[in-house]
Amino acid sequence: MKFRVEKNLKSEDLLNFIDEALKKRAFLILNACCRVEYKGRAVSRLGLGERTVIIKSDGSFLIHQNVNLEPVNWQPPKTKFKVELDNDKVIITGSRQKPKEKLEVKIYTAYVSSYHIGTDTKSLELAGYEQDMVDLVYKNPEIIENGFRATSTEYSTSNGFIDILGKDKNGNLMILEFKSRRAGVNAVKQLKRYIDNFLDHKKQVRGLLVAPSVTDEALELLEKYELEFKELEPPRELEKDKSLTLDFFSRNE
Amino acid sequence: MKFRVEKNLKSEDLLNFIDEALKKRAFLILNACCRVEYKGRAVSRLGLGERTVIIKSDGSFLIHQNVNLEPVNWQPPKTKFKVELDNDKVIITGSRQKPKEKLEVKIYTAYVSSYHIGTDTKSLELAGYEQDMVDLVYKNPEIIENGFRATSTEYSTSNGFIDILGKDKNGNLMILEFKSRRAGVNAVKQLKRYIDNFLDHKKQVRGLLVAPSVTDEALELLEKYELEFKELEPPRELEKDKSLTLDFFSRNE
DNA sequence: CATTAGATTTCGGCA
DNA sequence: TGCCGAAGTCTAATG
Repeated sequence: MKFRVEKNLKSEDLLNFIDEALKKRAFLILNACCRVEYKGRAVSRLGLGERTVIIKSDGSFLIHQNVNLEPVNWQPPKTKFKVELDNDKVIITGSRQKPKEKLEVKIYTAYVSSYHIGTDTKSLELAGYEQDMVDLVYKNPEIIENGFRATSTEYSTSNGFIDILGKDKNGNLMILEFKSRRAGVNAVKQLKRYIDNFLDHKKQVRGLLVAPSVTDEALELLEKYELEFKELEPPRELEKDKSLTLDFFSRNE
Repeated sequence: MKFRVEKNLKSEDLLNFIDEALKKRAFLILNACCRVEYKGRAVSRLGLGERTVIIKSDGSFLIHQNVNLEPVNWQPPKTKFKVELDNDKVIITGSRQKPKEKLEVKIYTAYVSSYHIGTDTKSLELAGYEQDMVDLVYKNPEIIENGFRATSTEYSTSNGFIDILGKDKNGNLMILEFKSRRAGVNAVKQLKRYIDNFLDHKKQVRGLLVAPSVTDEALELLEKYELEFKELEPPRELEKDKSLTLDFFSRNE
């Protein structure tokens, strides 16, 4: 993860810092004394106080006070930002069309300014469990194919973590990407990015998408990239969930 | 504002850092590679990835990915925390009773760790709510139509509370239902339920949906039920602007 | 303390 | 793109 952290930036430096973060589409966090104004779906004003300002890489804009789960002011993804200096104070303006709205933060003092660029390819699994499939295959590699051996899990690359890295019976490197539900083109693209990390590998590298099913588009892309698909249902977790839940509840009593 | 920032803390130091922040009831922010598990109202799992973990002074617990306004996992205020070392990895567990739930973050690498203790006494001033519309009409009934008089607000029925009950210039009972945004079919259905409470009324009962706009489906339903629509924008002024008294109090920040 | 309605709801799915 | 419905909704107000 790349990051930069600065303390007590002066206005001009803060302006440049924020500009840099926005340009890099980083995840920006400011601890600052500020005023906030919002106009759009409603109108609101927040007087001087110390808050945490966050701008995400997708243009989400959040201002958090010290209390409450919800941000006191915010703007959804795809917000467009403008940063400027006004009377030696940095003003961040987030604008959106449809609905037309604007969120303005006037920064009086910035205590901690930081941004980072992180990789996070995993999405939340509420029902199906990718991890269970990975565990299952890691413990029972023969499920994939005869002679397959899993060598490592969560292998780190610049494009994220490879679920399982292994070798087939001929010693060829195998990269396995798991999906607990019907896999789409995104899953194939992800797998392709992992493969690209091993382009200079001596031996052949096989990419394998493991999922209960794939969309037609994904299948086409797999063929184009010369990647493979292995059908595998996620293990039925009902029993396990029940025991885990019971365990959790009984533990705290 | 008091704060402390550390980069690339080792597990043991991270553990102490978090402990310190919790003890001081500070606002804690971690940029870390982690796994997340939640059990309670639902069950969820989030594989390895780089995220931003936040613990507020009131015990709010948020885990943000690089995208989306909403946290991917969270726990409301008053969450109780436990921090421990497991296999050289820091695990933060946030627990709550009622509902019984638990959020667990396993930290593999902490890039930036920071906490701060800030002062923020101001609360949000907000305008543009449904209530503002109701207040406006109650004080200025002529907005609705010539001769309209508002007789009561929050009139209780078996189907809920009627926003405004009044009479038109001919003495017909009028039921007003307010929406601060574009009204849909649900708003019309609700108005219809209120009307049904007065089916045995001697005089004619007029149902009026008051909103900035309506969907086409809602308009159709209004016609079907023989109800009316009155276009009205919610007032977009803060109390501060309207009231001299409030202005006086808020002047000394 | 339980219930309820409103929200700058957000978010995903589907037409 | 727009509308509908769900959400671990959250939050403030009210009985």
